[in-house]
Amino acid sequence: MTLVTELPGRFCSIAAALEVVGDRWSLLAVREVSLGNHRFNEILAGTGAPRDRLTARLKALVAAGVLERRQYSDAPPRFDYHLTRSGRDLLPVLRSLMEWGDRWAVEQPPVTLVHSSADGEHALAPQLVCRTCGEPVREADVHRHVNTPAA
Amino acid sequence: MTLVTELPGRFCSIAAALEVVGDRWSLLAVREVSLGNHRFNEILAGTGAPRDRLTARLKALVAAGVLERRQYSDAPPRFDYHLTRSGRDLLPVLRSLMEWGDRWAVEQPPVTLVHSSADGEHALAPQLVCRTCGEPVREADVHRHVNTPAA
DNA sequence: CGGGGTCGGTTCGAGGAGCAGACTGGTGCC
DNA sequence: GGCACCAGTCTGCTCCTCGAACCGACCCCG
Repeated sequence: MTLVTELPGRFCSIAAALEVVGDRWSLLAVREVSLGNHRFNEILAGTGAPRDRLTARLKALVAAGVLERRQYSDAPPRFDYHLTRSGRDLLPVLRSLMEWGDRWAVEQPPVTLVHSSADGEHALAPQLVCRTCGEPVREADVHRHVNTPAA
Repeated sequence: MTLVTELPGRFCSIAAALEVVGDRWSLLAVREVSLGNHRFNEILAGTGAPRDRLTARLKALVAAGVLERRQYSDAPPRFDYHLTRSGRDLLPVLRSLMEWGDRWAVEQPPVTLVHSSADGEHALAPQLVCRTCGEPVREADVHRHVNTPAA
């Protein structure tokens, strides 16, 4: 894990997160794996990254514990990539990015998310609520509290 | 707006979003502005970016409609930066990144979010629900539907 | 008036990262 | 033997990024 205190700028877990997944290809690689494309060439085609860049990013993501590299063939030795718990926890990040991109970066959403609930299938209409009080979260009601460490 | 069809890899609004805010400093700049640091030197100090990089990113973010550059002084001419609607819509992305970073990229969360609701103040415990059916969203219940454009 | 500081950048040279594409080595298939 | 597949590695080039110096317009202070 990167020592966050060594990062430039504000001490902040957003910066720490971006240190892991903040480059051009990492999140796209995670997206591909989450879509079921586990093999190198599949991820390569899905992201469009240069081969050596993808190699480097996958290596870094494995080192960071976001992906897991599994051997799926003995001869020749072949490996594929799977999400770890940490990698699955990135899905909300991908979803919020997709939501923003749908609204602000493309003309028409290329993919819509469908929610299968007891009510049947319908478009996913994501809304953030607070588990503690049950109310929808409004930006204005959220405040930051800085934890000054004992050090 | 970038023509997403020109991007390498899968046609996807995550990639389109990353084209706008997917570089090393953009999201940190948006974070700083959202924290009330509107001036160049404040953003510079908060992010730790090199000056010329910050200049370039701010210019790109203004061009992309994420930030707005306002003149706050005539003589000498001075400008500061504010979030547009699009920029404010990035706050959920920042929040999800922070949440992930808190759990997976730092040892101890440097900042906690506090939710002020009718129940009083408590730690924000964000949970995604579907506005349509009212149920909490589980990963397994979300599916992708690809919109094949008429073209 | 001169000197120093603030602000929001721009310019510079060096170095590293990113790129496309060719290449590799191990294997299976015919 | 000949070819294709897979998962990378290597190569040579470009371009981006960096820290630091510089800039011009303005302010305040004496």
